Formats: sequence, structure tokens, C-alpha cells
Amino acid sequence: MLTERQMLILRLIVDNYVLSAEPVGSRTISKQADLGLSAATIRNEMADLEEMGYLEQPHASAGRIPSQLGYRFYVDHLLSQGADLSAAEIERVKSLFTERIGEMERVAQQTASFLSNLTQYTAVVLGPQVYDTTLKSLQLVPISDRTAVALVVTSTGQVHNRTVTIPEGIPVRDIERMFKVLDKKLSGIPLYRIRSRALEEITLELARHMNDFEEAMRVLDQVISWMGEDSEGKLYVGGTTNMLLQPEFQDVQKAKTVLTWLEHHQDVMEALRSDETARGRLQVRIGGENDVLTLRDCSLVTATYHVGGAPVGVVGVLGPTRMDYARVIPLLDQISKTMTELFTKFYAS
Amino acid sequence: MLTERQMLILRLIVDNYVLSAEPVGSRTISKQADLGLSAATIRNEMADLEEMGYLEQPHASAGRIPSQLGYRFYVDHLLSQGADLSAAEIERVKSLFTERIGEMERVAQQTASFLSNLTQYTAVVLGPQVYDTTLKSLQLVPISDRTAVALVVTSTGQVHNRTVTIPEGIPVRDIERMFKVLDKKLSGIPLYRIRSRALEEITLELARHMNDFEEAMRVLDQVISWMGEDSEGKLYVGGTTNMLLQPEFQDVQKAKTVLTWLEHHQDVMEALRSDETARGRLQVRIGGENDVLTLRDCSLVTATYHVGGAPVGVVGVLGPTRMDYARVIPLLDQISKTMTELFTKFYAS
DNA sequence: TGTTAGCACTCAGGAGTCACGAGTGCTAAC
DNA sequence: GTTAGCACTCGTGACTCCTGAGTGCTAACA
Repeated sequence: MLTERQMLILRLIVDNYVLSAEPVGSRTISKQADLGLSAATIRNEMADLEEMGYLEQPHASAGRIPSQLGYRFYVDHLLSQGADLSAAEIERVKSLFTERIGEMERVAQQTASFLSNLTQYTAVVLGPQVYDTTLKSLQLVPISDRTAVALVVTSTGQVHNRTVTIPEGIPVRDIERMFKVLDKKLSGIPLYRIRSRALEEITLELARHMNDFEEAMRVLDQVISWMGEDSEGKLYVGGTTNMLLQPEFQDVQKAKTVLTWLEHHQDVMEALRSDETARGRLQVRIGGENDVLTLRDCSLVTATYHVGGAPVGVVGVLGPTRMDYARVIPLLDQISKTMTELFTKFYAS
Repeated sequence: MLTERQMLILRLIVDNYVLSAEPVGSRTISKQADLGLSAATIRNEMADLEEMGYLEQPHASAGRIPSQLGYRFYVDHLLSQGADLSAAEIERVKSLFTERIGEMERVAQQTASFLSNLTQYTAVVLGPQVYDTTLKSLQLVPISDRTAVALVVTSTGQVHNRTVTIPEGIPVRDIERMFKVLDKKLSGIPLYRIRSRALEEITLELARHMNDFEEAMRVLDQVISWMGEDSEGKLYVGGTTNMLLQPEFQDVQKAKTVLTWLEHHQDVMEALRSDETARGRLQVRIGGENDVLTLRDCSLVTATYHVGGAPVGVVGVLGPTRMDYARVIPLLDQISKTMTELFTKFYAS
């Protein structure tokens, strides 16, 4: 639909606007572009682009800014070719991950902080999900007469722990024994199944070992009940305050809504997870394309990382709609690839 | 130095300013106060108070606002009497803590969010320190051939874990055996000592059991090395964005400095920890009294909570200097008391 | 001697006006 | 199809003026 020239102009406008955050005028383009076109010509093209919905005019005597549709076209068609990182940059990303291997749980945290530093936007990382991971070990460490710490280690190397209080009347010894039985019986079983199926299966076994069965069950439930919820992976946010660097968030009220949203990890995770299940590996949600109303002035670029072909987590960058897509997208692409490599290598057992 | 009447006026000015965030004029006071004094009289007193340094005038034709010294006097002398929570409120605070016992690690987090909700300021909680706590259990759970998760459980019920990579050439079995030996040898020893003393002590023992001693030592070091650092307790922040509610932070630049500071947990922890070692149980740092330059427009009210007489953590509220001290101080006092009770009861083993 | 009424003075903030300039749309000529 | 020229638009910043809240001071009062 668009002529070559129109696409070029649209691209130049987006590029300029991303950089300056101010409406781009025809003269600016005519001076920059190699094609020797006068401002008047550009103006005609701009008018056409506006009519087609790719550009907007904040007010009559201002330049043009890209519309949501404009960004979308830019991302879909004007970016793909040659939008890759240089070999040097790829190396740089990789080196950041190889430095401190062996602290898997912190990788997500580090990635968030690194990514936000690099982009000057806010970074979000959804830690590896443990849905189809299995139980590796279940342990109980007594602390005092009535308290103990229950430990759950998953096949992905994640550790979950919960302090449990032991009801009066039951010796800690008994509970310890119960956990030892469970450890043997349950290891290797997927986490999400443990609660439903495994519980029944071991009921008989347990009853044999224990007197006060009912009470003991309650203790166990304290540990197991949260496995479902908690197996969802944690959220890591980096560079929240970078949002305040952007001119579009100089208004405190506007900034507050976004920052508050970022504080509600549940909501953020939901937004990220919906991308995880999407078809593509890399998602770009521009402004109103976000389901969340709060993000109508923001863009969220996300990439999933995988283990053995299955998506296990999400890396994302949140910024204003006027985002430097040309930089963020390849970067995120590379990072998610590197994370996939890393996690695959690590979890391969 | 101050007459009764001057103190009353100072108190009224602070009370009003805290509420309205706008300079308080003489007429406002004369209308409110029960003492039948005209605005002119109040003006005279105000002029005196200003001369003494307790009040300030933003500009000639404006009302007065409390100076740092004014707040200090208010906190020190005008607040103490009857500045306690009502019995009902005390109950309310207590009930919030009794609801979900058994999740000690989350208490700090919950307190932060609860406190920020209640005050509309930002809340910071320094989780229980584990300095003089001892090792309860040290365990290794193998994940794959070359990786394993090391678990450290402390006498306070906290769990630390780290993924370790096992160097080629050493069978996981050997490492497992080493950990079992260590578990027995080290349990009961204070965390901060483990690295220095215990290592030497068990060297001989270990050498007997293992062939590739050097390499194994490296694995162990991965686990132990971070104990010192990590035993410092974690920081929990709640209601960061509440800062943006305050009129004094409507300027994005001002807000950004404070919010960014809050993102640097190390710095915040340092600020809190300096209060922990201070004499009093309850600290009020008003504006420039804070060492941190960033906080010169803020006040930080902190209270320590204890276990067995020794301070183990800090609860704090961060807000503008124009803070509702009359509300925050008793609240924080009560919360720290309740936390002390709670932790004491819990850690008593 | 402390308190009050009255009055002149100050000053931040909002409303109104104006000029500037960046940018557009349109028309006519190339 | 492209461009030069020109009239038109409109946000922005500078300037002025006005208002009202609040002060300080003085003189009178109890």
C-alpha cells in the first residue's frame, strides 16, 4: 500500500521522534534524507501518511508524530532487515551471562538490572517456571520443638522453603519420619501433581507409620499447598525509576500509575504470561495493544526463553510507546537466545 | 526557653502544616486555638519563634512553616505526652501479626506493605539479622552430574541456598559425603565463624575422606563464602510510589532521586543499620539530620526490634520532613514491640 | 505591659495580552 | 511530479496587571 518513499519517510519520522521526543517537521526530514526532496514534497507525503493513519498531528502547527499504527508498521516492516546486533555486541551480551554461572536463581535478577541499564527503560524478567519440573528433594530441618523448616528442591535447582509450626501433641520425630518417607515416594513427580495425586497414594503408607495422622496431614498441607502457586516463577524488575527519565512521564500522576502497576507483581506477571503462551517468540505490544489500560502510553516488548523447546520464562522491556524498538528488539532477541542456551545447558540433567 | 503559649502555637503550626502542606498563617491559628487570642498576637509570637529558629517563612507574604529545628522540638517535647495508640489500635496491629504465623520469612515483607498502606508513606523493613545465629543444617541436593543445590538452614529458621557447579573429576558422591561430615561438624557454630575457624578445624577430617581435596574445597567455598555477606538480612520496601502522593515530590526530578535511592538496597540498609546500633530504640531523623544527602527533604523514623535483648532488625517509615510524626511514631513503636514479641516467641528454641 | 485593631506593604500565582517562530496547507509555476 | 511562496495556525515564553493572603508596624486600649 505504501510507496517506497512513504516507507522511508515514515521510518525517518519514527527514528527522529524516538530520539527527540518532539514532533518531526517536514524540513527536518528534507534536510536529513539523502533523496533530494524539498520540504513541500515531504509535506504532501506526510499529509497522505496521516490520512492513512500512520501519523498524527498534536496540533495544527506542529510536526507529525507516529500513531500506534505507525509504530506497528515500523516494527513489522521497516525494522526486520539488518536489525541485528553486531557480532561484538552479541559477544558482550554472552559474556555477561557466562561470568557468574552457578547462581541460577540470580540470573533473572541480574538480567533485569543489566537490561534496564543498557536500555534506560524498565526491565522485567519472569523467572523460570517450574510447572513441568519435578520434585528432587523434600526435607525437614527442625528448628525448635514446635517449628521446623521444610525445604523443597526442584529438578531445575530452585529451592523453596517454608517455616512450619508443628501442632502440639505430635513429636517432631514423627514429622521428620513422615518427610523421609515422602521424600522417597515423591521425588521425580511433577510439582503440580503432588498435591492431588501423590497425597492419596501415600495415605496408606503414612497411616502405618504415624499415630496422629490427621494432625500430621495438616503440617504437610502447609508445605504442599503453596507449591502450586509458588511454582509460577518469580518476577524481577529492574530500573523502575528509569521510567521517570522519559519526557512522557514528567507528569507525576502519569508516572505514578505506571510505577504503581509495576509494584503489583501479580498484574505484571499476568501480562507477561499472556505473552508467553502466544505464538511468536518475540512480542511487541504498542500502546493500546496492551490489555492493561495503565499501559496505553507504554510499549512492552517481550521475548520468551525456553528449555527443551518449551517456554519457561519471559524477558521484557517496558518503555514509552516512543521506544527505541530498533535497539530493544534485537537486544531482547539476543538475550532471550542466550538465556535459552544457558538454561538448557544448565537444566540438562 | 519557650513559653507555654509558644509551644502551643508551635504545635498548632506543625499540626496544621502536616495536614495541609501549606504555610500556616496567623489567622488560621487564632481561629483554631481555644485561647482567645487575636491574629496580631499570634503574629508577634510567630515572629519570635522564627527569630529563635523554630519557624521559617518561604517568602515575605506567606505564612510560616516549621524549620528542621521546629520539627525536632515538636518531636522531642510536644509529642511525648499521650502520644500512644488507643487500645483498639494496638489490638489491630497485633491481630495483623497473629493471623499468619509460621511464615517468618514473610513477616518482614508483610510488615512493609502493611505499614506503607497504613501511613501512606514508604515503609522499609530490615529483616532479622542472623549474625549471632548458628548453623542448623547444611545439606547438598544433587541436581545433575555437575550441579547441586547447597542448603543452609540457620537457627532462626532462615534458609539460604546456592547452586553449585561441581568441577570435573570429582564424583558428586564425594561432595555429598563431604557435606554430611560438615553438617555434623558445623551445626551449632555461629555463621560468621564458619568460614574462618571451622574450615581449618575440619581440614584434617576431610583430607581423610577425600582424594581430590583441593577441588572439593573450592566447591565448599562457593557455599560458604557468601555466608558472611548474606547473613546481613534482607531489605523489604513497601509503598515506594506513596512518595509520589506527597506534594513535595510532585517535581519528578526530586521524586526520582529519592526513588532511585530506594532502589539501591545496599544504601538503604546502611542507613537503617546505623540506626540499629544507636542507643535509643526509636530514632527520628529529620531532613538534614540524615547522613544521606538525598534525604535532606525527607524524614526517616525507625524502630528496632529485638530478640533476647539484642537488636536484630529495623522497621522504618520514610516520608517528607512534613511527616505526621504524631501518628507514625506511636505506630512504629507498637509495631516494633509486637515484632519483638513475635520473633522472641518464635526464636526461643 | 500585654493585647488588639488598623493600615500600609509584600509577593506568589493566575489571567490576559502580545510577539515569535516552527510548522502546515494550498496555490501556482516549473 | 516537484517546488517555491505565502497566508494561516497555534503553542510557547515574556511581560504586565490584579488579587488576595499574609505580614510588620504603630497606636490605642485594658
